[in-house]
Amino acid sequence: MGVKERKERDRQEMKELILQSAHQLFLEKGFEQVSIRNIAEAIEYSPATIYLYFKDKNEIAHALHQDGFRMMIEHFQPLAKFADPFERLLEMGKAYIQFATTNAGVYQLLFMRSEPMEHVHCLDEDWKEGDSAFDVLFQTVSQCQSLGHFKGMDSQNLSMLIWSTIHGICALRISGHLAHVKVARENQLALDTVMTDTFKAFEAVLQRLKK
Amino acid sequence: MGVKERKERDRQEMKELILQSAHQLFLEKGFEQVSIRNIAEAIEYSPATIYLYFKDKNEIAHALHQDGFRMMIEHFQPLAKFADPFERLLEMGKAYIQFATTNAGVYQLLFMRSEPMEHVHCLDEDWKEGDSAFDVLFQTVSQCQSLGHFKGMDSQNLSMLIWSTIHGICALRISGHLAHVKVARENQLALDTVMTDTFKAFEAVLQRLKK
DNA sequence: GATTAAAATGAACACTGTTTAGTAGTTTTG
DNA sequence: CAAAACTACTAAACAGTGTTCATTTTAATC
Repeated sequence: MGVKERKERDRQEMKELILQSAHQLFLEKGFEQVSIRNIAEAIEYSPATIYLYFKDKNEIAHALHQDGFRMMIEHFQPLAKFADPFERLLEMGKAYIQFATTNAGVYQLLFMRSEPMEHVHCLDEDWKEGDSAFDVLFQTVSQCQSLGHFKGMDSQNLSMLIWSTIHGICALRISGHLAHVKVARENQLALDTVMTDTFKAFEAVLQRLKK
Repeated sequence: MGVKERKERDRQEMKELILQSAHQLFLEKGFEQVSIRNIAEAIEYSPATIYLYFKDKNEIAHALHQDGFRMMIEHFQPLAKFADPFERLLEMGKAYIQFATTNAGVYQLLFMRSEPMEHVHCLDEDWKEGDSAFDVLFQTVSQCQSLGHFKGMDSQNLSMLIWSTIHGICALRISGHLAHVKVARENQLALDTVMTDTFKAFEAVLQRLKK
């Protein structure tokens, strides 16, 4: 009586098929620019069929979140080789920016799409992987603190701030808003200097704050 | 024969009326959630009428950019009282975050809406005010450098980096993505400490980089 | 008042996300 | 095996979107 099992398997395969097509289309055109009908056409099914497997377009996005976070975590894997947490933190910044700019579609899906205000309940399920990704940063920051750095700061707040900072650089780049400011068009920041520049930028301010 | 003049005046008034209604609606519901029909209804005209005054929805957005930037510049006005450029820079950060969070609709319109890729030509016209706003930051940064700080850094790159950093904090807050990370929900960063915390955060990293 | 020009619109087009009613096909049951 | 039950699927529709266009209403000129 393996019928039920096979049906369940078929169902999962169909879900996977939809997600694969959606993923590819999102990469090509961006989330908002891809319609349910586009996805349906790609898999050669009726649009209504998709709603038998996903509640709405949002649920597709959330399903792909997991993929996106897995991609990021994987992209951060090589950083493990940096034994010094400080060096690792610096390299994480670079890696983050590199990932965001070369996978703009994924990055937008993860962090630049304004959620419909109603769906703030989807936290624990969809952001498991997200929390894992955040943990990679958090662990590194904590390790830095164990070595006596970032004294007197809350590790979690600090991690959030670092994330926000790097996100800002990525978000402005991806959304193309840097291109508007005349200055930005002429001064393209190079990836390999942006992190160090960022840190350097606050040098004088910091010295001031210490007093 | 002041007829032509009056007609031109009426035309400008109509444009203003549309922009006012659009502005208010955008504040209430956000750019994407407001339709041309909504705007038309608000001013009690047919939707088609709006297209006699604006080429498309994008043109309305761009017209409102100017307003938004003016609001920002005005919001930064009180900062002039800080004679010390460093102190001013710090206060600018706070003021920026405060503006973005209390005028989320405006801020989204200005910096968080991904432009249709075709319209990158609208640079010089619509971003005059934007460049002015950026200049406020740039001037302050330059003044800091005149006092001998931020040595050896390009003023423009530096200004862009500072902007990106603060934008990141605002963008994640507004888009609600901070709410996803478990940590963020429990640790709400207070506005009056976020700037100093940000600067402090890089302290240890900086000391490392100096060597 | 008739003519001409401008301003406003109703209705349509081609989309969008989503729902529903109904049709095939498969499985289970009598 | 035939009937009932269940499944997978879809055509069609709904309500909405940005946008266009032929047509009508309004205003200015002669």
